[in-house]
Amino acid sequence: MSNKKVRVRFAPSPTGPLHIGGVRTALYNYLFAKHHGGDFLLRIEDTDQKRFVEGAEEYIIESLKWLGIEPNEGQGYGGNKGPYKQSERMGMYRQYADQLIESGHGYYAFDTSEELVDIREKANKAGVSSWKYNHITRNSMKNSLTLPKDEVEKRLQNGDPYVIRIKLPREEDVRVNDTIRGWVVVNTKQMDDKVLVKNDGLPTYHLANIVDDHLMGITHVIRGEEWLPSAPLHVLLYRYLGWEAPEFAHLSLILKPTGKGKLSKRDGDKGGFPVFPINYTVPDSGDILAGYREAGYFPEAVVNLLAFLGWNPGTTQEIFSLGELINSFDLDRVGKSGAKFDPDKAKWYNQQYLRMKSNDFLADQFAEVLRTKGIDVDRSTLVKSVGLLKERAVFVEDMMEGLYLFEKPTSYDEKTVKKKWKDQTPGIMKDLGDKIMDSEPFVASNIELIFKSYLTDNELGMGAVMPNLRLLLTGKGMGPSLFEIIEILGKKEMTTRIEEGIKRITNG
RNA sequence: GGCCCCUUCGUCUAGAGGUUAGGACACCGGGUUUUCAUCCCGGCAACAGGAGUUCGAUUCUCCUAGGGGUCACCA
Repeated sequence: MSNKKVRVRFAPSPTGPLHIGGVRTALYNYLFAKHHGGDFLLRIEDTDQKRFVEGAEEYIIESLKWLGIEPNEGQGYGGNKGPYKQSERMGMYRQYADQLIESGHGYYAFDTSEELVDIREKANKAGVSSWKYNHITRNSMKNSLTLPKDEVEKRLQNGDPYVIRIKLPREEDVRVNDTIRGWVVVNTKQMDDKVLVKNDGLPTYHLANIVDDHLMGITHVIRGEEWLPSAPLHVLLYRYLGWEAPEFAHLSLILKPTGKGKLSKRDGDKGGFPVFPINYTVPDSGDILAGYREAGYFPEAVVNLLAFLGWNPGTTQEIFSLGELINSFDLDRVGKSGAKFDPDKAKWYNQQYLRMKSNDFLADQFAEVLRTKGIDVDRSTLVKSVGLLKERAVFVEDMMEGLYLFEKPTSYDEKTVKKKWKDQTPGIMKDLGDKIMDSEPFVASNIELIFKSYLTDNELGMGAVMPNLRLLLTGKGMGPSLFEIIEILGKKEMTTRIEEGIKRITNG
């Protein structure tokens, strides 16, 4: 590693929503950059206009923003190495392709897509599984290596469509030093003469990414494993262009929770967990792909769980703030093998973060949820309630279970009624209610005292009284401390609920 | 199929020649609790297989198997 300032990039193509594998790649880039005091840039790779999807770029930026892993340079963030969108850099690539042709490392090819499809089909029928445009086959194709020079000139001048391909050596081991995997060696005889410039004059990913990374001063390329097979090609491109290559680190993929294969968007609805950072509305169908944000996850939890999918600090600490991650993260503790996504662990992370949140913060969030259901609760009640409810929730929305703190029960748990409700219960409840009314101050600890002395005085057991009182007050057979609930409800509400409840249960 | 990558409990992983192979999630017990949840305590459970190298391999090498990725004028 040189002493140059670290500069890494996240370079998604705006073809749709960013899936969490991509988010993790962005996160690792971000953490690596921050850990080394470097730059994290965002570059949009939209050289293929056919695949452009409206809104995808905005989606990417909003996702990173929500997660708090924003670039400090790049598309939407400014910087002096722009533009950061490849479609706005179109004039910058051709000269390098020309340079390659001049140095003998590239050539024009006039074969049409149809011809190539055709030849591949024929090869397939003949038993060749993957036909390559390579050092052997290029000799029988229409290109500037086989065609007479004046013919090539003529075609070029006529404006005949052509592509520019890289000319690979016949047989040469290309070595890629991957930071995570070590040396990866591929022989050029296994590779093909990839297209660098398409017939529409635009560069392919291979050319554009090398040129951009070089021009933008990228020092480390941290990307998904799906790029590993083409890494040797990129190494060659740097060499032929006379540039120093950045260091490469290929991240293993995130796999499906069950079964095999990499995580795809369909796994989400099957497994009941989001695969995307935030909701995404598919432009054509209007379908919504679920996101972590809308599912109720905290961004810190998502960052934390994603960081641990392939990386670990070597200690037993599992809860890391973003700052702690920046501090601890480095590529040498990133694993080589693919990790199956574990929805249970994801929930666990959220639960951990929910517990750490202040009641004040949770009250804000919960108020939001309540508002969407048309419920308005005063602040102090809300804060108290949240303190009571948070221990039993994974998501803020789970606290809706405690709706009875704000609204009278609409029904009474049948199982509890059947099991606990006896003929003498109404009398006991009324009596008990009256006693509790005398509690001064009207707080949980005091209510508990009175409640217990009532039991002793009347020689009653907890099990015979408590569930019934809970039933009257909340309609449920279980829940958090009843004394706390009573405190929150207040005297008046408690009394009316006891009265109404007795009526409804006895008549129902 | 060719090429490349990977392989420790069900899952995420620690381990970098000698460990009772550790932690977390999940699961199962026990305790606390009016109850549920929390919490505490405990349990279950792994080095894919085979050859080497070595006094000794989870750890190093090779092979096999399995898994994954990639083979476009897409990224």
